[in-house]
Amino acid sequence: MTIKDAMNLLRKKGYKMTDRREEILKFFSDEAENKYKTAKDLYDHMEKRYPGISYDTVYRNLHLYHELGILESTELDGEKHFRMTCGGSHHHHFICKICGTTKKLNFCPMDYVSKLLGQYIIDDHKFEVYGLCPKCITTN
Amino acid sequence: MTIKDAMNLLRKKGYKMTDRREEILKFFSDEAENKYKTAKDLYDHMEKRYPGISYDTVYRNLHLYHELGILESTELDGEKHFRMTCGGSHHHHFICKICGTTKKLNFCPMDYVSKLLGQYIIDDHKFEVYGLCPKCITTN
DNA sequence: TTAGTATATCGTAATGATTACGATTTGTAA
DNA sequence: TTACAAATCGTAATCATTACGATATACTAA
Repeated sequence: MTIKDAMNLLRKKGYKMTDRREEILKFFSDEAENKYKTAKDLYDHMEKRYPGISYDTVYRNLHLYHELGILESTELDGEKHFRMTCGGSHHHHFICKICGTTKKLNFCPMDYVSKLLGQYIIDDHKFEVYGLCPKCITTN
Repeated sequence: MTIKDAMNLLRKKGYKMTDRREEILKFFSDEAENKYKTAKDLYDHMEKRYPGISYDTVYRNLHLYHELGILESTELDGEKHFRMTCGGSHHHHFICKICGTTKKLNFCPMDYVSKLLGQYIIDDHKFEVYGLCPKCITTN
């Protein structure tokens, strides 16, 4: 998902384009590219450019972007983390515990597991690998 | 993990056996067998038998049991859930979104994925399937 | 270009899960 | 039975998140 795609989607759905909304998109596509970041991370970034910004604004837009599929999220250590949705075919991620960097894993365990759950209704699944990325290995 | 195993482990490690600690083990091996339950679920259960029990007691023992490997935990909808550790070889779970019931999945995606992460340090992974168990399908 | 209006934001309070801690009670070893 | 470390209680504090009335702003239509 690119900034342009996201902005077009927002306009198409009738949402207003504000400078805050644009800056949030910039944060996730530039500074936090391919990284999972928390609401706090985003707040700290926004606060530099828009002193006095409200947490309400941060959370409201995170939720909106998540609903619209602009952001994807996961829960790490009891805190929600967000990143730009990465398109393409269904896949999962390795996530660095230190910096949140992700690496695409083109593999889905459901290809092997669905058939083991005949009498169950499957709604969803989660597969994530955690550890250190090459960059954080060398600097820690 | 059985109640007896857990009590022996506690004694071996020098922890005291209290009636609260025993009741917590009973909760997870009887009422909540093979189910993921929250701190609140446990608190409500304990409150019936020990009116005025403190959340401190509930959380302190959940953490202790988790550290000792008596309980395993996962985060669902922003809330920690616990269940008796189920032994045997490494595996993952289907988890019912309504009642927390789990079903063992004798499959681990890491058998397929480790080799894709040569230059990464892998510390941990999570694979869970969510949906409805047969019982909740019929009653909902 | 401007006025009108729905939407977005701010400032701040409330909520819910979890953690923390001093005072009191209790399990266990001697 | 006593001594004391550990466990519990009662309650306050913390942290992430949600909520909401008042104000400001983006967008539409004239």
